[in-house]
Amino acid sequence: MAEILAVATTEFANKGLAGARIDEIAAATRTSKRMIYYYFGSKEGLYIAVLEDSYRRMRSIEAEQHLQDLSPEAALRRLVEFTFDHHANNQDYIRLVMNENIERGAYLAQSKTIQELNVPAIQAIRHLYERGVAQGVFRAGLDPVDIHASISALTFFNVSNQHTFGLIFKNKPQSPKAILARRDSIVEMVVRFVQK
Amino acid sequence: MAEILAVATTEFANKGLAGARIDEIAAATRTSKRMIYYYFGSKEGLYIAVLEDSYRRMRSIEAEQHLQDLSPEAALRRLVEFTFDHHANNQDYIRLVMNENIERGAYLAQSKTIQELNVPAIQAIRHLYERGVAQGVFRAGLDPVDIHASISALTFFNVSNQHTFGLIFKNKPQSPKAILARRDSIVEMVVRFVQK
DNA sequence: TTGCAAATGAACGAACCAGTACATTCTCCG
DNA sequence: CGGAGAATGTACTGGTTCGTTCATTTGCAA
Repeated sequence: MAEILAVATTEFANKGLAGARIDEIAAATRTSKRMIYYYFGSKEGLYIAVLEDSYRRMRSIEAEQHLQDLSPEAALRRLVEFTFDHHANNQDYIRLVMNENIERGAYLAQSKTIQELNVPAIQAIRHLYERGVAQGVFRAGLDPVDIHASISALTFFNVSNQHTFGLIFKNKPQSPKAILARRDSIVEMVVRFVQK
Repeated sequence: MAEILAVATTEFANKGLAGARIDEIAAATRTSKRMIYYYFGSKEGLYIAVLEDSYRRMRSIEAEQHLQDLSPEAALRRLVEFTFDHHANNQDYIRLVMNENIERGAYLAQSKTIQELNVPAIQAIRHLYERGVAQGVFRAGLDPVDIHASISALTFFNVSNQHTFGLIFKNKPQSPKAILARRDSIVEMVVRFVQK
């Protein structure tokens, strides 16, 4: 069953919900199509299971940061860097989210568990931000959700739109150096936004 | 033919390449499926035509700004505001680009004309930025392409990920006030990034 | 061992869907 | 008018794909 989920994750991430093929998923597994329906009921059932599993895995990793020990600015830098790397290293997840937005969030809406997922992320930012304001290094009046949106936007887009955006550079695949430069730039942008 | 393109744009934007149905497009037109194949040859041919048409329309609108008359900072603000609004008002285009990234840019790569599209956008930023540096209001050493990436990321994500990101707020659809606040925040972020 | 539910295999069905065959009509120029 | 090419309507096909049917096996508890 874990094998089915793993294979299905790749398939859905690569082709989307409509493009994915149950037969292909079955073929790449040591089980059969019959089993997929036995466990997941339908293509959509499998898709939702994949979504939930993916979100869960992402959350469990995110939770393990220790930002309290750092100064507000250092903590913010680390948070952005971590988010950037996390997105870059989990492109299947990014593609699933893209696909779910193509579907207008119809399947995510059916999953209660997933919806609470962003809460801890917001809390982490709120803490860090309020510490910064208290220490006088961050300006007051900002909204943690808004900051979270900007961080997500900058790091998510970097992966999600790499193919259309990359065409500006005559098909050169992203060099490691370019990726690091982009990362630094994003960190700088977020830090400058909250600084006094 | 223009009618086919219009209908196909909506269909591809809504369902993606794999999810779109030629029969549905034909049904929503005053012509027939036969005609679609007569003019566009295949489903993919129609898809590429839709992509090119969409990109062309976006470019023609973008070109009509007069940023030279403004101070560098005012010009930058206007550019970001315009991009934000432009994305918010052309959600079909956003969805087509999302879909094309799901397809890893395979179809965009086939279209030479589209690939030069981002050049003018970069040029506009470069001009404005260099003016700002010359006047001493912007810091030196930044990359116009990088700035463009950040502006695109922030404004694109705001539309593209509205469904998954919106779930944080218990299904409240984006209020006009919230949209404006987000817009202001993005402008501020970009301006602060380039300022000394 | 017996019995029952969970698990599995092989093949099939029925709908769906991109693309086509064939015939017909329109348009417009000479 | 005549004719050639463009445009169009109708009905069909062949392959694909989700999901099911029916029969069988495995695991495990009493």
